Amino acid sequence: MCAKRDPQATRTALLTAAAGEIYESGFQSASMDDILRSAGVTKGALYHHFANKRDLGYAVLDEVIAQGVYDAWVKPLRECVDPIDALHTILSNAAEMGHLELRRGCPLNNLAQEMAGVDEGFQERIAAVCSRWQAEIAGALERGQAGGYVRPDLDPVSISTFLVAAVQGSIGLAKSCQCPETFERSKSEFCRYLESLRPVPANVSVAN
Amino acid sequence: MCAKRDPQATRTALLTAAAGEIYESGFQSASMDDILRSAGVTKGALYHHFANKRDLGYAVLDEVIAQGVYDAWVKPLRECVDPIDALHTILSNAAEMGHLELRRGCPLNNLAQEMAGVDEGFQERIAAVCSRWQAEIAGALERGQAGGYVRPDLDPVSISTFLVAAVQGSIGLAKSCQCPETFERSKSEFCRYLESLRPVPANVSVAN
DNA sequence: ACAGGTACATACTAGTTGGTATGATGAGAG
DNA sequence: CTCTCATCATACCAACTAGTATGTACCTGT
Repeated sequence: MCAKRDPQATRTALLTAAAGEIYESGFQSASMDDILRSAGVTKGALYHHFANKRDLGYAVLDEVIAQGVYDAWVKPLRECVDPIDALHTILSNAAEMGHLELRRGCPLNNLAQEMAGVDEGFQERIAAVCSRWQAEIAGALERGQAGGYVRPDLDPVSISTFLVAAVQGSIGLAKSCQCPETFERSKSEFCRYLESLRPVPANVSVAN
Repeated sequence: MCAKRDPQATRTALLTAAAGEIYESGFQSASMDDILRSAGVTKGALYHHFANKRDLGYAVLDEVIAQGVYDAWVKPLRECVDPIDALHTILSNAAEMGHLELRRGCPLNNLAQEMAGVDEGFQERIAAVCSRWQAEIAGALERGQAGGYVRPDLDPVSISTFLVAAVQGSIGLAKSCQCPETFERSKSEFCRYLESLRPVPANVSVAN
């Protein structure tokens, strides 16, 4: 699978195998032996690179999952002009999860719901990823307000928090029900909510 | 803890102990021995009442968790007049989760995210609870539309799906961040969204 | 009183868990 | 060429896992 003496490749193989096993079974139920088998390395190699299971989990969260969140949810927002358009696009991309992803849900949310209340190290890392995610959305919304793409009377921070919650919830509910229609229904109302964040035309007055 | 020969009390003790352990550690990581110790019964008693760990988990879901969802989220909707008012109230009640609940999140969502993709029996039961929950909200919204409390041009089913997702997501995000402020922010925007479901006054025209 | 089934209690097991102790092998420095 | 350290490989272990085998006490119908 990898060259005989390539510590970085070994580490990467371990990380991806661990990420896969954790995604499949959860952290606590992920078996070190299964990870070893899946990565094709031995126990000595694993415990040379990681002190224990917890550290391996931290590394998966920091280096694999956080990166995935960043690529899928944060990066598209950084250079967008209209944040609401960007959010629509991001949401549609998320909707193209295959059945596998529908079954297993969001790697971050899985780990968060399992470990946030159990282990402080996980909790801090998860909170860091979530708060960065929220902050990026809030920033994009602020820029959108400045550019006239977002209603200026709304609080970007509250919106960003609700958006992250709604996204996690929508994916989680689709996983709970194991049906794509649930996600589609949630998404359609989600989109309607997103549209409500746009500024209203000048000739129309609106309450609240 | 309970009378010597009271099978129903023994079963209940097992169920509540199991629910507690599952809530604390997750299903797969919950130890049968810990449940036994917590319930104050022996292994023989447990395996007399439940065939195996999975069956015990099913019973916890069916009899403890589903009941909790029903009491907290479904029942208040059944006899309400204005469903949006009712949803506001329900949400505020949920906000009064103590720190313990904030740390451990929603029992249903915890189990759902852990087990829905792993075990079909859990998945079916979880889906049943969720779909009933959604159906009750959708029903309340329809009655609200008939009574003029809810905008008639919206789809109650999509709204109910999104609402369940947003609730689960909000609680889950608060658990991820372990801070009440996150839930409050999410809730404030949630409430704003709820208000947008009310019919608009007749003298104002609105796009979309 | 007695039979029989319900409702447990105790002791045990086979398998798995994360983790370790020790040894081997390779690559780079001097 | 050799010394040394990073990088592994193998064998092992104590603790824990869900589950079982077996025995017993109690309650109920007859």
